[in-house]
Amino acid sequence: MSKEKPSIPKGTRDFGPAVVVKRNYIFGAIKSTFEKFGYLPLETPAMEQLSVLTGKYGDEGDQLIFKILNSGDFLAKTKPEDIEQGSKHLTRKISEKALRYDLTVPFARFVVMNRNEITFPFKRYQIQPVWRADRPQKGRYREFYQCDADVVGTNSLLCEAEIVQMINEVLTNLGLTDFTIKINHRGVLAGIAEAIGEKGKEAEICVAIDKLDKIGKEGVRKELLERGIAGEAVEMLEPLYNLAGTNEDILEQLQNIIGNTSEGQRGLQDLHKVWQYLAGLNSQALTSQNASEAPRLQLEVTLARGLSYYTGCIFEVKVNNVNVGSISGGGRYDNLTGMFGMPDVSGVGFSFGVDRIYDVLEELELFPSSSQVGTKVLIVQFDKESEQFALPLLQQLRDAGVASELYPEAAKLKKQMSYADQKNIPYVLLIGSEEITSGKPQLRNMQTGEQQAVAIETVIAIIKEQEV
RNA sequence: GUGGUUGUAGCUCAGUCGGUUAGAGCACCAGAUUGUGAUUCUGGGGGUCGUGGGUUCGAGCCCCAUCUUCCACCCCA
Repeated sequence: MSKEKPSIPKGTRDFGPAVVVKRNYIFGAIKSTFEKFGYLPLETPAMEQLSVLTGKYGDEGDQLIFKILNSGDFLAKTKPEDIEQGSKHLTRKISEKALRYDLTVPFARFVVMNRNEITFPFKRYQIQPVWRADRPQKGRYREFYQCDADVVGTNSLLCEAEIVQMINEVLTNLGLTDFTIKINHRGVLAGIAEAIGEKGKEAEICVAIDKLDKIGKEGVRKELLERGIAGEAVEMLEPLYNLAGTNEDILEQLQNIIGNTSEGQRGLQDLHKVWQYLAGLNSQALTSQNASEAPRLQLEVTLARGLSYYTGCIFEVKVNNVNVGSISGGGRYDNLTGMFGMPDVSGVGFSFGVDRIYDVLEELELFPSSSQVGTKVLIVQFDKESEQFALPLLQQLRDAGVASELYPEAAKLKKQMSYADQKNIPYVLLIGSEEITSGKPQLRNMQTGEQQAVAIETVIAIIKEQEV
């Protein structure tokens, strides 16, 4: 036996029973909405071929992929020269598999591999852990769950509208009342870049203006210049920071700025279409539901999500007045399956971050008590005879659907009662010699301390009544 | 990957200038109470001070390395 202290890898967590119960509550809310919108579950392996994952998330993303060392003699395929060529080259020689980095790429891989069996449009949801070799900090872990819903095989912007609807429904069902669904479009960003004469530099521009609410106008200006954007171009961006009014107003103002660029035009048309669909759906996201009386859906020109594969609409969800990062995000990607040799399949999807939603619900105290599950009755035994007497009662309780347990040994009463107390079991059933004689066990309410001798049928009735 | 931060009992944390035997609260165990938890009282167990080196007559405290925690970048759920 080793006497070293056990530990778990950095950025990973154990989930105790109370936490798992609450997490399952969130998963349940998400699943039921996904299924209501016609999405069906999919699961893929924790590990993928490394070649499936590399190159999909940009250079920085590649660095964050957890690689799996080849089993057996992982040096078998290497030569001394391979080491000299550096770690990037060597990685391919000693690692062929890796842990999945997100759920979207494995989904694309699945679609390509099963293209002949799938009927399009194909809608799936997937709730599984993903792994990133990131440096952990608040709300960021190396192993965390994503809850993705994607649809591939259609360009219809109805999908985008339904994503807004699903986000609104899930978060509302979880009890959140004040959150903002930010939407933007890659075309709008490209159009902006073109309109200010820096066509093709939208990546640099995006990274900078995405930080507007974090580092302010001056910070963005500085960063843009550092990233090689011309001075007059930076000035031409100024009006964008001050876009005001309703979403419709902003769309109109944008039309004036970028309407004559082809990409900008595409973006604006898409956004208009999304709004039309939502209006048709009577979407609550368009009406004033938040404390600020602003609609939940907000066109946010400065929203620029990093992932390199988004091409159309992009989303991000922020809970107002709670200090966590975004709890959901997504967008349209036109050519994800193209990387696997299957061109012209457009997809759109988004993801909930369960760990962050958990933190939000915890902070706002929104977990309902009904999300607490557990034993309702503990039968306390005194000796072999009372254990024997308890067995059929235990089964009767369970047959009636009452979560119940019999303390498995005739420990001291104090010990058995403490057990019930600490497991928050609301009722205890005591079975001693008197109760065996009368046939009526003592039912003790652990909250009030009241106790009465009743028949087992009455016990069941009392507990059932409490559940309502 | 860059810069900083943290680690002392199961948990939350004290610990003076480097000086004798490292403390508290909570938790745990036992008793007060032989058929009753949570409350009260009494007693008890529990520590290689993250780990490995170094400086020193002497290190929980100073130095180096490493792991861990949290934070800011980069990026992201």
